[in-house]
Amino acid sequence: MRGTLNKELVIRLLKYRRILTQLKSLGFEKVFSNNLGDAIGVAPALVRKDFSLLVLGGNKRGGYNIDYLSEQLGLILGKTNEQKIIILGMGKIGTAIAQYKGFLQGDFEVAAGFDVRPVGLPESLSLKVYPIEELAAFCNANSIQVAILAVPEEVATESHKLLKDSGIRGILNFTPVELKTTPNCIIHNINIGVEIENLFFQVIRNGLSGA
Amino acid sequence: MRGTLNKELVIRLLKYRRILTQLKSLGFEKVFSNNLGDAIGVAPALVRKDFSLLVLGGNKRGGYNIDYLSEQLGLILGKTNEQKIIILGMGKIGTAIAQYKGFLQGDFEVAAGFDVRPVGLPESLSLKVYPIEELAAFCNANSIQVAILAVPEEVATESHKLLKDSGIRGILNFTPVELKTTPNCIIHNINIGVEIENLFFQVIRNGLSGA
DNA sequence: TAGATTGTTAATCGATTAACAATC
DNA sequence: TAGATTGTTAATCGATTAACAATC
Repeated sequence: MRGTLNKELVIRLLKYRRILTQLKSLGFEKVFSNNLGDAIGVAPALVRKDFSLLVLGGNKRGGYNIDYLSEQLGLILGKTNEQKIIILGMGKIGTAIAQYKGFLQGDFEVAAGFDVRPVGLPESLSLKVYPIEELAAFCNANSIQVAILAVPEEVATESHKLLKDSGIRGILNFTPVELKTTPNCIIHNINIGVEIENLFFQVIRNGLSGA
Repeated sequence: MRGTLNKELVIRLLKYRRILTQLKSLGFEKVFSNNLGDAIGVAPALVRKDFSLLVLGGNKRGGYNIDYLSEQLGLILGKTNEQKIIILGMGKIGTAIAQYKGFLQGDFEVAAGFDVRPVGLPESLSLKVYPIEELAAFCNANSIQVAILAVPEEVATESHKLLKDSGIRGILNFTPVELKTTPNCIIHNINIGVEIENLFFQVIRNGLSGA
C-alpha cells in the first residue's frame, strides 16, 4: 500500500504533519478536513481521501483527532530526527542553507559541509567544513544518503557524479544545471532563476486580466 | 491564445529557451524534438505539441531552427532583461540569493535589498540595502513588481502584507510559512525543509524496491 | 525512393473535485 | 431529531504519451 504513495500525496502528508504540529502547540485537539484543506490549499474532499487511503479514520461529527493523526503520519512518513544530510559547496548559498532556521522544524540535521577550499564559518555554528576528498569516506562512515548541491554551475556535473560515487541516493540541487533522476539517485531541482522568470511571466499575464 | 498558457507549459518554455541559448553558444543550428525532450525530461511528442500550440513550425526532416525558436520564445515569454526584483530580508539566505550566480543567465536584476537593520555587504557587490520603511516608496519609484521574501519565519506574515501594500504582484517565498496566492499577488513557495523531508521519504522508499 | 521527423489525433493516465449516502 | 462531517463513488478536468499519417 505504501508503494502507492505518489509524490503529490507525500508532499501533502508532510504539510499536514507540519500544520498538525502547529495546531497541537496551540492547544487544539480536533481538526476538520476543511481546516486542513484550507491550510494547504486543496479541497476538503482530498484531505478526507488522503486519510481514507491511509486508513486514518475520523469521527463523523467530531472531525479528526490531532494527536492520533500526528502520530500515524509520523509512522508513515518516518522519523527524520536522526537523519543527517551533507552540503556540497559551501559558498554563499551552501553556507546560508547550513544555517537555515527553517530546518529546525524539520527533524533532520546538517552533518557537515564540503568544499574545495576551507571556508570560514561563524564560531556559533557547530558545523565543520571538510575538503572534497573526504566526501566519500565521510558519507560511508556516517551513512549519509541525502545531499544538498550548492556548487558553482561550472562544476555541477562533476559534483553530481562525485555525490553518486559517494553513495548519495537523493540530491536537492540548487545549481542551474538540470540534473536527472536515475534508478539509484533521486534528484529534485530548484532553479531559482527559472522560478523568478516564471513569476515575472505569471505576474505580467495576471496584470492583463486583472485590474 | 496566450491566455491558455498554463503553468507547466510556461516552465517548459523557459527551460527550452535556456537550452536553446546553450545550444546556440555551442554553434548548433538545428534541434529535434527528442533532443529537447531529453533535455527537460518529457516525451518528444510534448515538445512538438508545445511548439505546435504556439504555431512554431519545424521542418519535417530538418527539425527546428534554433535561432527562430529562440527568437519566438523570446517574444512569447517576454524580455526580462530590464526586469528588476527586490529582496526583503537580507539575512544569510537573502544575501546569498542576491549574489546568486545563476541569476546572470536569467535576464533580470536585483535592484535592492531591504532589512530592518543595516547589512554589511561585500564592496564588490553593487547592491544597496535599505531600511524597510523605504520599501513602498522604492517599489513605486522603480515599478518593482516581483520580490523575494527571505525574512525569519516569525515575521513572514507581516512581511507578506508589507510587500502587498507596496504594490508587489509576485513573491518567491523562502520562508517556511505557506503563503497563499490572491488575485493580485501570486505566490510561489519554496520550502527547503519540506523538500529535504520529501527527499528522505523518496530515498527510503526507493531503497526498498531498489538494490 | 527510402528514411526520418514533424504535426495531430486519439488514448491513456492520473489527480482532483463534486456530490451524496452513511452516521455520529 | 436535526445538523454536521466523514467516507466513498462517480464525474470532471487536464496533462502527457502513443501512434500514425503527412511530408520533406
